[in-house]
Amino acid sequence: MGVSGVKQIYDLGYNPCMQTSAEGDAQPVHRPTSIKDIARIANVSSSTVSRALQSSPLISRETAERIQGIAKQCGYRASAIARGLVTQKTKTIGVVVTTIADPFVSEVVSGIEDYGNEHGYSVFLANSNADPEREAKVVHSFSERRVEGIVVTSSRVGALYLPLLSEMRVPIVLVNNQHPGEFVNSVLIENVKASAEVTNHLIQLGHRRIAYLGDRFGYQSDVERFAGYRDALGRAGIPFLPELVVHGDGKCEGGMAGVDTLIALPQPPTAIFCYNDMTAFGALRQLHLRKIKVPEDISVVGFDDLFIASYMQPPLTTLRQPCRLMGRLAMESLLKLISGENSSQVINVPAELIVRESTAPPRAR
Amino acid sequence: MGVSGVKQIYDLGYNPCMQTSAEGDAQPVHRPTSIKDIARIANVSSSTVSRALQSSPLISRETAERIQGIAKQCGYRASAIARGLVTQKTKTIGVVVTTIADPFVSEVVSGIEDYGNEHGYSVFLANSNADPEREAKVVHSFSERRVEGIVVTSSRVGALYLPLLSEMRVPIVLVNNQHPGEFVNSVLIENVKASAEVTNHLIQLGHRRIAYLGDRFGYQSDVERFAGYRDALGRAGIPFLPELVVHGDGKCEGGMAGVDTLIALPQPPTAIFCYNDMTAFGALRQLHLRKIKVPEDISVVGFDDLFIASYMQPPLTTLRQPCRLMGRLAMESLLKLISGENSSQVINVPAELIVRESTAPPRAR
DNA sequence: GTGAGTTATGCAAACGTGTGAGAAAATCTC
DNA sequence: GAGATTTTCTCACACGTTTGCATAACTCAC
Repeated sequence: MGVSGVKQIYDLGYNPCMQTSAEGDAQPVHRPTSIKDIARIANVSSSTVSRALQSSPLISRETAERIQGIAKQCGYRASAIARGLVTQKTKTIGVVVTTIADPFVSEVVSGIEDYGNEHGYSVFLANSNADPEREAKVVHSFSERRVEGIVVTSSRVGALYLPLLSEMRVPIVLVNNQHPGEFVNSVLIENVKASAEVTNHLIQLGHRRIAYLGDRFGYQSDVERFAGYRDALGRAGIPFLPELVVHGDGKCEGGMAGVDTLIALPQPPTAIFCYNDMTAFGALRQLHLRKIKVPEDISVVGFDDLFIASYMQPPLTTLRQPCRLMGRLAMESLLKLISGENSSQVINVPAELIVRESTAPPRAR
Repeated sequence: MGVSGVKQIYDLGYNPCMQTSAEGDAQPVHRPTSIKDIARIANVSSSTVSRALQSSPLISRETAERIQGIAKQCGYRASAIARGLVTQKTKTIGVVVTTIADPFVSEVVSGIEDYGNEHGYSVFLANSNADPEREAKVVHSFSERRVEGIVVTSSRVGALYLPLLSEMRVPIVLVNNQHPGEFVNSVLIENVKASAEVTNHLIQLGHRRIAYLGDRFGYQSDVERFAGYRDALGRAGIPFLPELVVHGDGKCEGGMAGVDTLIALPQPPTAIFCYNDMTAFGALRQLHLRKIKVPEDISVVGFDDLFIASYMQPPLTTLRQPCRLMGRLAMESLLKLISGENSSQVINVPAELIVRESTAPPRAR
């Protein structure tokens, strides 16, 4: 066969069906079958139908089954809208992310959606594109839709959520919040511990001139990762050299630029600890362009363990964030809050050091 | 400063406020302020409030402004639920994806959400994990939530949507549908043309033994990309050799395995056209492990142009799919269908050949 | 001052579901 | 067979909006 074979063409468009309504006039809107329709068919009241579909013990088994049969035959779908209005429970939550196109974020969201789905919750997704104004707008929209809770990942405007609490009275869980200040309901990676661990890894390999290639200045996880780096240096008795700290942008481009700054130093570092994998990818690329060999000439480590890290050349030594798990934990915490458990908590998730081939002892002088 | 500094602790938990209701009994549920509340405060009827908030011309400017002021002061948020019930418009759409953790998918979703957001639509996101049963369940849930439309990306169960149309009467747009058969409302990458183009690129470089490392057998885009490859070979008068075609899984692992099969051939290929970038990443890795140099010994091309493709070693020659744009186009098409334009259409999006450093003329024999 | 026309507001009925209270029917108890 | 109890179903209201229609207030011409 091939592409030139005969193709089936299905029309999945919405052809508004022009039904003639009871009043005899053309009725362009299509109403899905409601609980009243089946009530009429089954010759019972609508409340009986409602209860039958919930298999309420108040209804005899046979009528319940009869009604369920009719409902199925009519392709009846209960309106979650109407139900939400009366029960005041929408079974929806909102997820606001900087951008879903970020691999770290999409993994987290995947975990959130999975766990939510298992518990009957649907998720609204919205990108803020790191724009505080849009973030506010998005949360406003969630609020109107009466979501029962909100998860925010990597927000840079965490403080925004303070006034929102009193307005909305909706539980909020933050994942890797980037705003200084610690919120009670959040899932956080153990940045300090993890970056101390990876710095120690480099120290044990024999490195003394270890650079830190950070994110934009002031973001919380950057601050924490830097703190861990500096702690580890201090503990090992290695002097901290400010010139070995440069700031990128959390993306490949920042990694490339940062590397150029570092290798231009009179005494370049023998190892670079990058804020995240993306930065490390940029660093690896730039080092290759400058004909500097990794790990022979210089060691590089990242942070995140994006799936692609093990396919880089060389495969990247990095700290694994269990993104998916973090998403699940956030959702689990949120559902607890929704169900009324006043279990305000900060969940600290450990990162795991994954040693691959981008780190090695420094070249002997 | 540092991590040991004093931290502010904000409590974002939901502390159900125990208001004493009018009946004098404890009322654990918190009701957000409704239109009636402001009606009472403003000393007007609720319909006036409703109209004032929509800035209807039926209301005098001064009362409208007065009411709007009160509403803002009360932190009033109109219930989209109640509005949806009466207007029969929810301003929501559903997006079902195999998994949001796939970089291609998340880019598409990003485009969908952007365009939707610009037009006041919120998006429900659901992973199907390529499980037809779950996909059906998810669509059922969307149906109950009365979404106005659905976008499905990379579905492998496209045929499932046929019966759904008649049940739900909701417009559906498919992006890169993987099921054979062409749907009227879909956004498709021009697979045949693009893969012929990249095959020609390899042929022009002088390659004659060009391998195709595909996805699982039978997926639509695999079929089409293979067709383009074969067409190009035929047009150039190069005999098609079945042994140069192997199937992977669309992921890195499949690329690694596929490469091993190909290089074990008595006459290995001098170039490999991979079904997608992920497959190509796996291929690059495996070739490196086998000490085969790219592009000197063998050329490799991918398909997708994931952001990371340009950071691979060597940077990958590939076909760029404008994922984000495709998402926007899908959403645009969907909104047209929702608004009643019976513009059933197939949108074909061209892929762009991006030549980087993983392709070169074959080594002279 | 009366009627017509305009403007601003209120009334009430929907939308589709859930649910407490009550009514009818069936069953049991003595 | 009358009352008590249990089972099964219906009535009616609520949820928070929107919106057609009625109505009240005001303006204006005569």
